[in-house]
Amino acid sequence: MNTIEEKCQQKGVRLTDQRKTIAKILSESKEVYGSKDHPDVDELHKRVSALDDKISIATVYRTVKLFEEAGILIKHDFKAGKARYEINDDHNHLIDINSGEIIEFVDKDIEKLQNEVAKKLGYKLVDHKLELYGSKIKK
Amino acid sequence: MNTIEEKCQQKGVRLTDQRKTIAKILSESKEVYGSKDHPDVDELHKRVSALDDKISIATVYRTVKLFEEAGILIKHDFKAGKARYEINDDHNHLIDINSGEIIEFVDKDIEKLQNEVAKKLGYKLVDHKLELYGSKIKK
DNA sequence: TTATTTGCAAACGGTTTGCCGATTA
DNA sequence: TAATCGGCAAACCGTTTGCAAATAA
Repeated sequence: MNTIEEKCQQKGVRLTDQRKTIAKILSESKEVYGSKDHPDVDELHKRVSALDDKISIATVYRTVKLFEEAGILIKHDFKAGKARYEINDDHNHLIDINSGEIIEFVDKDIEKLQNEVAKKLGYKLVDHKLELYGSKIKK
Repeated sequence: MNTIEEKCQQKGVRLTDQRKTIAKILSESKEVYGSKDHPDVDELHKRVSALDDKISIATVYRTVKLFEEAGILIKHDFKAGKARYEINDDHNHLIDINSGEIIEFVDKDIEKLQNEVAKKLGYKLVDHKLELYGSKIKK
């Protein structure tokens, strides 16, 4: 398991204080806020500012884009407007259409079918995005 | 098979000349441009202007949003930036990461699994979005 | 030292909106 | 006629960028 900082070094991304701080916030994200956490840039800036209030939002934008290009983060445009980020670890999302809550899940069977479909169409699957939208079943 | 105009009447959407023109362009979209057509607002405005050059882009924005709320159109944010629209008829997309070409497909097995996953998580599936990204296999 | 990075504020680009005359039902 | 709509231009909002000072390697 390598940290964001380690990945940066592998990719030759310069490690500045600001980037280290942002990396730290991102790494802690799930532990502190749970697996339903998909912060937008504004929210990240707020969290980062608690550690270092000199970091500008422009830097957060630049860093988040950099990390995305390095494959460290994935960007979501769940409903467009504001992009939201999380550490890249390949799973899907079920979005509660009433509360907006986001549940993460993985399903090997669906993945297998996705590969088959792509192949059938003459393509090699490189990436995928699956979002389910649903409402809670009350018991 | 009911037309966009019919759907508007069902939903109580007032049928103005501008909306009729835009509806016409949207209906013809697939026949004229093929199933890979997912025009953005700018492109729609261009096409619409050929029939009536008095229609402003603000009207296209308003109409497209109206049609989306009425369930007539679906909005895609494939890579964010510009939203793209097409008539709502439930299928998925495979996007060629090299050319940007969009292939539409349906897969009943995947859909079945999606329903099961949602149910397992305690949700009733209301909507879904599946995008595959791939590169062409050369033979 | 030298290429990169940052903070700031201004620019950008897609989208929305206030106003008011025009149009639909 | 009354409610709604459309055109125009200005506002909006998330994001990007040019510049000069600061910093990593």
